[in-house]
Amino acid sequence: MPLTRDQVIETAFDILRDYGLADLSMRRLARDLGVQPGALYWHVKNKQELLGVLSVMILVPADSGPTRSDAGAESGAIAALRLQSRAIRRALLAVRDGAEVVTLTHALDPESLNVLGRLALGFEAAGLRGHKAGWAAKALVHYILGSVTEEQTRSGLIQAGVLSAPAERGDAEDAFDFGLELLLAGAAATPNTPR
Amino acid sequence: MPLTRDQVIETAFDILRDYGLADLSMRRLARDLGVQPGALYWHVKNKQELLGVLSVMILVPADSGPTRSDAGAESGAIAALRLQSRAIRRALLAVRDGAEVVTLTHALDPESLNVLGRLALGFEAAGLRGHKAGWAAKALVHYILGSVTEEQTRSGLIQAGVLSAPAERGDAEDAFDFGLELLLAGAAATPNTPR
DNA sequence: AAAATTATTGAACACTGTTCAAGTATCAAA
DNA sequence: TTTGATACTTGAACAGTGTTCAATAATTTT
Repeated sequence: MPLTRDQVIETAFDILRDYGLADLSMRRLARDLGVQPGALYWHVKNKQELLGVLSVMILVPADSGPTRSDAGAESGAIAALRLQSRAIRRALLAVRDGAEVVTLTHALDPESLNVLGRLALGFEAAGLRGHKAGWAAKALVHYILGSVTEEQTRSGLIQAGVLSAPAERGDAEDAFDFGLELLLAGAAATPNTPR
Repeated sequence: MPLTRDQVIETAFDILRDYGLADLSMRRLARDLGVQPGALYWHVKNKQELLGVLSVMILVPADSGPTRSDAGAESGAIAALRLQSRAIRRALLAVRDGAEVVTLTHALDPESLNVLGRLALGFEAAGLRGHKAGWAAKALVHYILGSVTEEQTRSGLIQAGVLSAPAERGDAEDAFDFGLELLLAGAAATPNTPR
């Protein structure tokens, strides 16, 4: 039976999860599928599109976030943002180079990951009006992606033997949570001047 | 006269500033210097080292930051951090793909850019003790680099014709400043519990 | 002038993403 | 069942990438 788009995507995801972005070349992908590289381009526009699909898959575990109906007390909104952010971090960490892949996709097409839009809703629920909710969401996304990218790059370098001293366990999480609190505290403290 | 390390670096910087990271290949660099690619490797260990040097150069205009002697009132410390952050953004924006290059270098060797260390001093001056100053500095760096990378990627895509709608002028700066205030307000609001 | 050091060449290695004419299967209508 | 169209795959090439290294040239030191 012929190759399937789903097979291409599934196999690409497996390579990424287990071996990382550096190993996810179109040739390696074709080899794993027992096929010539050119065949992939019938099922997928190009590598960027493939990475876009993988980005969505990576974020699926964090993809049951707050909707507009969750607009309750502001403190609840902040708490929801905190949980959402941690869920996103966990989802990124579950796939090797997950943060880098999502960052790549986000850079070329920020709209395609609806995580951002949802975070903006969260900040609106927290009382930020106008552009401010969107700006806050962007800030949070930059922080999360930067943070987790560094975390994953670090462990990648350690495993590759170029770096030692794997930092204390849980330290990365503490650092992440602290930065997250900074942002959320800032949002909570921002005066809700309308418009 | 023979090629000089400084010539290599200078020419690399020119290509980066004027044409961007995609055009800064070792072959293009060699061509511009009227030399074979292999010759570069006598003056420079590899491309990564070159990018490291360029990163430092990019950040030079923002490199006269606060020293420990600036520890005054906390509000002054926050103000200094605000100025520093804006100076870093300006320095990054002055070179095409500046943020991306610095991010690359920062990922593989965070210590090599002393911008980070200085920001941590700033947060200490603002009253954050223990790990917290360092964590706050890391959060700020991730925010700045993510923000400016997006800004530069966006204008790169627009110039390449793949994207239109150049966003309103000054909008990017407003967004940046807002996220910055979020972080700084969070730091100012964080209780200075010792240790 | 001879020896030693410094610097460059030219060619190759092992890759990368992407395109495309040509060929082979697979399925639908006659 | 044969013809015709559509769906897919191959094989080869294009145009690059960073990096290495023996041989060679240029320069400086003895």
